[in-house]
This record gives sequence, C-alpha cells and structure tokens, in this order.
Amino acid sequence: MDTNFYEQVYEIARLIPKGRVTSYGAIAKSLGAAKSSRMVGHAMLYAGSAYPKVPAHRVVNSSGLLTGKFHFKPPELMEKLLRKEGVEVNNDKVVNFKKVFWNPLEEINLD
DNA sequence: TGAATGACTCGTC
DNA sequence: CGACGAGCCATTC
Repeated sequence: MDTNFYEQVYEIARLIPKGRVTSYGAIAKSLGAAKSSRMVGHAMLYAGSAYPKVPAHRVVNSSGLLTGKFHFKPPELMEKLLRKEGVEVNNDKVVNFKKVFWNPLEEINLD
C-alpha cells in the first residue's frame, strides 16, 4: 500500500514502548493531522495486514478506553496483551493511563 | 463525483 | 460524571 499516511501511523505505533500506551489523537498529531484521529483508528484495522505487525493494542482513545478491542480476533486479546506487558486494564480502560501514556510528540524527533 | 462511514475528540447539557 | 451532538478527514462504493 502506498498509503503513506498509514505507514506513518504504523511507524509511530511500532515505536510505542512495551508497557506504554498512546492515543489515536496523539499519533495523528505527531503526523501533523490531529484532526485525522479517526484515520489512525482505520489504519489500525490495516495493522493486521501490515508488516511488521503493529501493536494496535497499545493504542487507545484519549480516555484510555480500549475502544478497538472488539476489532481484535478475540476482543479480549487487547486487554490481555496490555496486561501482559504490564499495563493494568480495568473495565476496558487503561489504569493509570496518564502514567503509562506515551507521548510520541515528545519521543519522536523530526530532526 | 457525491454520499456514507469510522478502533476519534471536544464542547454542552 | 454520563449522555448527546457536531466537527474533521481519509478511504470506499
């Protein structure tokens, strides 16, 4: 896919450190398209087809809710993976979201 | 080409 | 604090 937009999303998503999560808006913002947060979510759908695979489970909405968990093969996989990486998840939402939140804008350098 | 859709976000009630 | 509505943008039919 020459959809560079998605590629950028994957790039950011892949940069998400283990045990950390980020929001669609944050990724979109890092791409310079803060308003295209929805596209980030759509890109995540392609994540399964993308390679290397993208840790879509580390991407949640601005509230830390696992909005896209139902899109996983087993909807519970997302939460499972996050917990496995050390991210506490309760009621489909990330616990201490602010603490585990990973801001791409601060980590990524456009140098 | 116009209309519909979505793993979002924000402001109001 | 929870529910509702409108805005935004790229992709698809």
